[in-house]
Amino acid sequence: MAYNKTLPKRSEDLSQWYNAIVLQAELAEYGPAKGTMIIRPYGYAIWEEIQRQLDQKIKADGVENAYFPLFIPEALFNREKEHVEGFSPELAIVTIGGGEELSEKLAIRPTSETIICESFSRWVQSWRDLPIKINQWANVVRWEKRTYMFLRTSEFLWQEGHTIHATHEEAWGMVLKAMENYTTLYQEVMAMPGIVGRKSETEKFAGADVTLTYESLMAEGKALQSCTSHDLGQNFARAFDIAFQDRTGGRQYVWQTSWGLSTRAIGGLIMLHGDDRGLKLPPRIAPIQVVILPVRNEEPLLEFSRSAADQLSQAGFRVKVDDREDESLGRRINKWEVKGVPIRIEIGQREMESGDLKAVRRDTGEVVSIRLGSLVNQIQELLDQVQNSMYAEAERFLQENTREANSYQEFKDIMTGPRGFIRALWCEDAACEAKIKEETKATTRCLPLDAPEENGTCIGCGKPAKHRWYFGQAY
RNA sequence: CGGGGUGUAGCACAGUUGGCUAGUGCGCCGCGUUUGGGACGCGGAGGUCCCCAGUUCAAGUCUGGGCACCCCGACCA
Repeated sequence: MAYNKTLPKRSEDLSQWYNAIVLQAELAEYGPAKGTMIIRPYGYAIWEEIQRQLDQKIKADGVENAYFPLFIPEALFNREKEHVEGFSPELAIVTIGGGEELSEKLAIRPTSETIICESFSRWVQSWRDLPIKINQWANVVRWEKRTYMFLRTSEFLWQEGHTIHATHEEAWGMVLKAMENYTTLYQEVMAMPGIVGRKSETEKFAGADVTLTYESLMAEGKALQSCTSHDLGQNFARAFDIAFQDRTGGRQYVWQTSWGLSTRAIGGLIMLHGDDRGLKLPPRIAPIQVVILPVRNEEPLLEFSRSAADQLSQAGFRVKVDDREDESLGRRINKWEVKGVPIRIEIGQREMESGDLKAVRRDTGEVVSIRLGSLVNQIQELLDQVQNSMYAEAERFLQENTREANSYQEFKDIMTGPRGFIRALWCEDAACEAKIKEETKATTRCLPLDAPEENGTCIGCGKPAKHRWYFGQAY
């Protein structure tokens, strides 16, 4: 177990801190090929927790899990025009198999719309077959120029939902429901507040009519697109001929959605929480929620510690007793602080005799006295407090770093200063958006769904503008 | 794809005008003493010096070529 004594200060250099913490907390390490990462057990446990909780919500909506192939025949991939144009720059293609040049090249999926559509077109005949709601947990590959652990790797893990419906109204309901599930996961489990809204024409998914996004704000004021949910309209349905006969015997194309959340979520989680000492994991996502440290490696302390741990794990908590005898208490405390375990309990002679345990919150450092007799209840309460206060803290940060700009100068000043989210009127013209990006690095992040209509002028070009969009510098 | 940087033990690195058996710290293994905020002593294991070619009596060190990864920008979940 190698722990460096020094960690770059998060308060001074977030990016260096981020890289170091991913390695030191044993979340992941660099893979041998460019842009790849090895997700280590502690990091993968976070992903499994995301999977477990999100999978439940997805299934509760009547979506079924399935698995589609990694390889997509190039011709199939090329069917939907906008989709191809959007993805071809980052496509990896297999040209040789078994030592021979392939007559039909194989795209490695950057997302699975095309190959799933191919199945959908065969699965649907009648209105009775609809809706079809499929989800898959899979890896995808996007050949990124610039990569970053968890936040942008050439191969990443995700969940992608794909559904087809008889009406647009029903499909739109699915788009909203998927985003609602993500929002719940981010806010209630991962303690990551964010803004839900729709993407601009240039920022939306290649092949979608409408893209909804969950945008969260990282500590240095950059925005992270944390997941998306797309209304695909009938674009793929037409390209792949996914049609059905309705009740009156007419032939209609289906209405389609897709939505995904990736291991990028873990990157956001790391970025958003944490301090100079290391990671801070919200209790509901933490692989280990409580770590118990016997002060000395001797009986009856160990026995006592294990029985406290048993009580907690029987009550459903994720607990670990760290009784490594070759590591001093100080070293073990430090190790678990780096790994971001929400609560640690130190048990020594004093605690054993008095029955008063000492619990320390990772988020605030606050020491809380816990009576052995009410261990389970008090730990539950404490974990809830940590969860809530981590969310509140992040929410406060988001609010404090969301500013309104009413002139272009004001907008530029914010971008050269603290950054963060900027709310500003925008004309929704792509050329204007490009100009703003060029001049300030800020792109449109989203337009909240409930944004009221206003009568004003665009921040960038002065033309009439109806809505106040969120802007920010993207990751 | 542009700019910069780095490849030497698991990790971080040092290695002089080319020179003898390639080093230091951390980590790792063994034994002992330790353990209330990053313990210590003694003993030990561990090397394709990124790869290929060249110069030389001699290359970790010099030359040429290649590869890989990291960081900073443009593109992206």
